[in-house]
Amino acid sequence: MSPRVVDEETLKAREQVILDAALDYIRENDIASLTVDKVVARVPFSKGTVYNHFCSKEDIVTGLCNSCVSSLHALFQSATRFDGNVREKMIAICIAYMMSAKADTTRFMLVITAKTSALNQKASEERLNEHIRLEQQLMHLFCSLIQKAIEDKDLVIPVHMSPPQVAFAIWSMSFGIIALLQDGLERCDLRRLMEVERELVSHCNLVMDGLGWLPLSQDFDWQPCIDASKERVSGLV
Amino acid sequence: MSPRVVDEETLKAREQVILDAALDYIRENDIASLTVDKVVARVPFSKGTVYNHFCSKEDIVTGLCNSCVSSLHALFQSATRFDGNVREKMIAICIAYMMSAKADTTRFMLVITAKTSALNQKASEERLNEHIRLEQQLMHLFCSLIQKAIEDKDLVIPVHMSPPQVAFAIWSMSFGIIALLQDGLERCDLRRLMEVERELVSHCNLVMDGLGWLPLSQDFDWQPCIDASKERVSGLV
DNA sequence: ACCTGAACACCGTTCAAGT
DNA sequence: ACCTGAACACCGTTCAAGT
Repeated sequence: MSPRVVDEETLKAREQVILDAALDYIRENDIASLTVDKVVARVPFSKGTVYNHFCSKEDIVTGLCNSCVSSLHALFQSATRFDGNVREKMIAICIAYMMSAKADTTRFMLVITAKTSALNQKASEERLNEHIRLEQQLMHLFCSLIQKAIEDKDLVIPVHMSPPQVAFAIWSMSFGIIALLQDGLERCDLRRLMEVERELVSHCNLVMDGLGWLPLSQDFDWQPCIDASKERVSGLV
Repeated sequence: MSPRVVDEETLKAREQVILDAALDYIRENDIASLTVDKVVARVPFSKGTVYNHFCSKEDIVTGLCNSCVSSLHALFQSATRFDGNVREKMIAICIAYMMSAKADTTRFMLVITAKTSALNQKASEERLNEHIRLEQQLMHLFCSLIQKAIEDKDLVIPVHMSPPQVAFAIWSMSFGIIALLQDGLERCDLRRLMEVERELVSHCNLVMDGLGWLPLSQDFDWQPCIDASKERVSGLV
């Protein structure tokens, strides 16, 4: 432990000020045109200090991504408290996912950005490890739900699949839908025909029906769960 | 039509030389460090000429993406000629997708890159329209297959879904798996547990089982189709 | 009509000087 | 011990001059 004049809390707070400034800029403009100078201009201290906290521009963006994944985890955790069967809880998570995406497109897209190699190559080791930790946390939440479904006798996973694989099936599918529908380009036929909300719920049901996860989509009225989740999340985000 | 001293073919060839140089650089290094100067250094003409062909660095990368999507379409088209039921043809496409990804990670990741807003914002209108056209072409190929499955009485799509939605379900799922497993970071638990090949086939089957697409995964031996497709594609890519 | 590359504006990163 | 911002190296893009 090295001696510090500036205490940990001030440091942590300043880091947040930098992240907030970067997020504000991206909201008002776009991520492509973000520069360190533009962050510095919105912050009450100098370039050198910003570089004391973040080793590169990409490190700042990765920091933002981590904050988004962390929020997502909190949101998903609260979704699992939906009072119903496990399949409903999973739907509740999907709804939370799409609601948060609708409420804040900027932060939603940031999570996708974290996956691009350009960022991975320039972010600090420390920040990348944090990203991995947060990713595992999210994965663990999914796996716990799947474990519970198995215990409740709602789900028998195929012999060739493990719980993480089932979790990954639902996660990657959601991620894919959002990645492909991320930009609101109206010129594109695909994006005119598809609607994130509808596709997300529908594909989530397809995968769970494919797994034979009870109750099957046609044997249950999911609308109350969907409506309640939308209601609940709209108060949170 | 404006009069030209340099004919169309020379122009087209030179465009390809620029794209090849950029791809070579990315292969040898990485996309994050690509600069126009580095492309110019690998090409027998000047910066100004490069800018005569591409309006920005991002335009060059989008050009590369388009070339990748175009190759993918050709590959998928050849996969649909697999001699079997439509569900097998769909599996054959998935196999072709994963094989091409394994054979050339660089080009595969480029397709994902095209979806990031940083590129969309700086590429030329012309190049983006081309991207949309190629995307539609790919979508159309999927939709034709689904139509054929319906005609063959193998598939009855749910009343709340359209053929493009079913096509999008399979496409976005594949895309999501590849996006999340794209970088070979061994540090990450998720990527240690998952294997693109296995997940892609397995999730593809989950979605199609969920749709009740005949024959269901447990009622048929898919291995011959998988093996034959791998064999066939390995000769192509 | 087309190509060239010097020139310009801007960006990420560093580090000597200051407090 | 920490902060500052001038300085540096580099990058994307343009455009006057040349052929």
